[in-house]
This record gives sequence, C-alpha cells and structure tokens, in this order.
Amino acid sequence: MKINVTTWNVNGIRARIENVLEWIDNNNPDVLCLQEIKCLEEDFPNELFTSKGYNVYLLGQKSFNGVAIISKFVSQDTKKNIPGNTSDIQSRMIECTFNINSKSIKVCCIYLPNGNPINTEKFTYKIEWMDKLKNYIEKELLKEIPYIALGDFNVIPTRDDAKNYEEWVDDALFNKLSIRKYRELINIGLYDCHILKQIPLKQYTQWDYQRGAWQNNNGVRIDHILLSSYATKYLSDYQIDKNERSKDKPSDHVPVTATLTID
DNA sequence: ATGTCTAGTGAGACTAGA
Repeated sequence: MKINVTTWNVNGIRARIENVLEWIDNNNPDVLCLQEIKCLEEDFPNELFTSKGYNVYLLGQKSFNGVAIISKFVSQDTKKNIPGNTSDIQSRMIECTFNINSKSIKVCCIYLPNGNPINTEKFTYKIEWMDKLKNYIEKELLKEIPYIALGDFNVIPTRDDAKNYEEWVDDALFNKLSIRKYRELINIGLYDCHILKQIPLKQYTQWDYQRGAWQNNNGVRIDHILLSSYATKYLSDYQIDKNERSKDKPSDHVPVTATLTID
C-alpha cells in the first residue's frame, strides 16, 4: 500500500486552519506532521480532523512551538519530547509508532530550535537539543524498525539549499556548528529523501515573510524528511508543494511529502 | 527599510519569536 507522510510548519494552526483543511482535502495525507501549532492542546481544533477520519496526537505549548501528528493510523505508542530530556520546557518533538500493513513504523515529528542569535543561550540550546536528538534516534535505530524523522530542522545543510548562502553565514541556520551537528545526526544512519530522489539543487521549503523573499525566490531548504536505512526501501516519491506558498495567508513554510510503498 | 506574520498582554505609538 502507498502512504503519504508530510511535514509542514504551519506557523500557528489557528491562523492556518483553512489552508490546512483545504490542503488535506486536495492531497489526502496519511500522516501529517505539523510544527509551530502555537497553542495549548485544549485549544487545538481536534474535531476538524477527527471528523475527516484522522487521529490527533499533540504536544502543545502556549504561544510558541508545539507539534502534532495527524494520522489515519492509530498510534501504538506515543512519546512526547525527547525521552530523558526532562528539563526541556519547550514542545518540539512527538513520536508515534504505527502498524501499517502489519509492519511497525516510527514517525518522529521535529521542530528543531532556531538558535538565533548565535553567541546566546538560544544557540547553545539548539546545539544541545541536536545532541540529545541524535543520541535518542541513534538508540531507536538499533531496534531495526523503519524510522522516519521529519520536520523543521532549522538547518540549511549545504550552500545549494539557499538562494544566497552568503546571506546566511552569520545565521544559526547555516552556522558551521549547526551544520556539523546536522551531519552527525545524518551520520548515525539517516537518509534525506531530497537527496535519495535526486531533486535538482536550489529547491526550497521556506521563504521569509520579509523583504519580498517569496517574490524573489529567496528561500531556504530547512524542512527535511529523513529515513532510516530500513525505511529507505519504502520510498517511492518525494515532493515539495511550493505552490502552497503562493496562496492567501500562507505559512512561510510549505508541505513536504514522502510517498512510501509498504508491501 | 526587519519591504512580515502569529500570538499574548491588556488596551499601545505594545512585546517576543521567527
């Protein structure tokens, strides 16, 4: 069977609900991972998704951050925040275990800290969070279950993932240490769908609201779908829905979808 | 020229975060 797994930083679910519902109707995702829902769990409009046949798994936070997994499958096991990272008061990760076609698959929805400005505790928090994420997923991969880590990683992996990388050299998204930590995460055994599918260079997933970034195609690729080795054999398609950025009241990020064929 | 947006506070000519 084919399933679509999507990541989308919506920049506020309440501000984006019409766009998200319309996108669901047009794209029929099986698993939709949202970042920056920017609300408490009790303020999330669950019924608008459950009425379409979805299950809703949430880790909310007032005003900022917050992640959700909207899924046609029932989660067998749900983890909120990086296990063991008990001091983290920010809501940035939720992981579900699904049983799809008699196969167990884990989906981890990530909203990695932005980290700006560098030389502040925000950047330190980002780097430490990346270490904790790597340590957690590294242990999960040992279980040899297909694992999907996707979300807004707030990391521009290479010069070709920004229109003008020179503009980003002093930014936490393209900082050398951020990129090194991202590579350390990849190197535990994760594969970027964007690279697996050999997508052309200079394709972006986020365009700032400011300075006409969208009109000038001044974007960055910071939303990633990473697959464990066991999950790569399922990958059949991958797509960035750039068109969503041109709609009314868009998020600054667009949906990114991997299609998996699980037989 | 931070060429904008979201959410929160509390009523702003606001702030924080991105």
